[in-house]
Amino acid sequence: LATKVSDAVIRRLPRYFRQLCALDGEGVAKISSLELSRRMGITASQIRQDLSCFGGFGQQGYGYSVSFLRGRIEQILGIDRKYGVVIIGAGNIGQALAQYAQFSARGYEIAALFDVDEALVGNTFGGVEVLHIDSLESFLQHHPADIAVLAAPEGEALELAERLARAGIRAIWNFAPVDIVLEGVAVENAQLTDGLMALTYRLGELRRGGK
Amino acid sequence: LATKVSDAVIRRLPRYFRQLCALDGEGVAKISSLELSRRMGITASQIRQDLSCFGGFGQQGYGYSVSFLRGRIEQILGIDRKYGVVIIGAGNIGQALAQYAQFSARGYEIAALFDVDEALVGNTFGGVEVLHIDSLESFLQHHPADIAVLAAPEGEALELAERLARAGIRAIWNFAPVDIVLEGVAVENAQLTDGLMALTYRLGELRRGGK
DNA sequence: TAGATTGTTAATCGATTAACAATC
DNA sequence: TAGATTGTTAATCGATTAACAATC
Repeated sequence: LATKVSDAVIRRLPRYFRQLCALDGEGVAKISSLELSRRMGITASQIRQDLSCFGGFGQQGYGYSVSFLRGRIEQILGIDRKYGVVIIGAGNIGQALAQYAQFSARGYEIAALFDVDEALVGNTFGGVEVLHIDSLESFLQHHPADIAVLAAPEGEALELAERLARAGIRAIWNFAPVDIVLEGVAVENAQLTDGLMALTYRLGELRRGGK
Repeated sequence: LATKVSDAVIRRLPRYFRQLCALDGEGVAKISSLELSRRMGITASQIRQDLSCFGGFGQQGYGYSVSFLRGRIEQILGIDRKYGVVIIGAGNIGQALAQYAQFSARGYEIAALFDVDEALVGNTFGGVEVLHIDSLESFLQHHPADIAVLAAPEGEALELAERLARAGIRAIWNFAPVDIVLEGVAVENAQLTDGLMALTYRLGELRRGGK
């Protein structure tokens, strides 16, 4: 229970959460690991093994209560709370994320966008104002944020990440095509181009008839 | 060499590629697996093991030629070619991707955006026109595309994915929060919310002091 | 040649799957 | 109670790391 949970497990948690939300929406009250395994294309063993990292959420002979399990996974993921978010870089990606309804709906409250470009400063995207990057530190002092979205160009990303860490940010969602490693900071890479490259690789594999 | 390459390896290839591009830009001509391992935080053993899936690209006693290896990984990933891309869903994400310079720069040619919303049809984002989703099949017949970006809302995503597969698309880059599995189609999930949830989990872990 | 570093084989480690006793 | 299904322990499988002979 107290032992370190592997990354592989953590990455399946959001998928479990999505499935349980869908089931909840369908009015399904209980589900067995076997049924869930069929829906998700994961073995029932793995589901039970994964969940047992966090405790016993089921009932032998019955299965899992959908709404109860959904609630527990919500807690485990930490998405039952609200998070203050700042977005660094008000280009295409920054703007799109600021306007992405899914986030504000889910308790991510975007406090501000930041950019170096004076032409962008003062503009508003999805109701969020663009501030100058120079005001980052003073802003964070007055409005502490939990998460920083790093949507700056490659060249500036590393330095900005270090600035964010110094300003007290402990979670960075990184969209820049640069690997960021910072002591005591959780970094989640959302490198779009990397995913796209993996896709073209597998497309090539399909075309060559491998697999 | 001919054996199936594991997903773990494929996901590291874009990182190798990025590093080698950076080294190339710095004017570095050769690198050993040991030096590269230090830069990337990966063991030298793993680098050699990974690369040997595709052939012997190095020279014993010398190391790897940066530009040669960069070129080979480019080929392996299949990013030395051009790809025709259609974007399904012209909301925030679809618009942002259409305008994302990184893609057009890298040989991804976005042919069109598609949406159901009549108000969006006819608009242009990053020089790409929004067409009505009804014209998807006829458009693809006249302008065959390699990759479809699925940036549609949750409810419609699955059906649209099936439509794309029927229209001959063999690679889907999925931004919708739905797991898509289609026979003979490479699907790369770019589910933003999943990544964000993994981040909040690890932030919580940090705060609880679990490292 | 001697030194360095690869490509590859073997050893270790961790994650997934299978099996089953516990129990609702 | 009998049937079902969990939580967990053991077995298998795959991926990472270590070691080293091959060789530039």
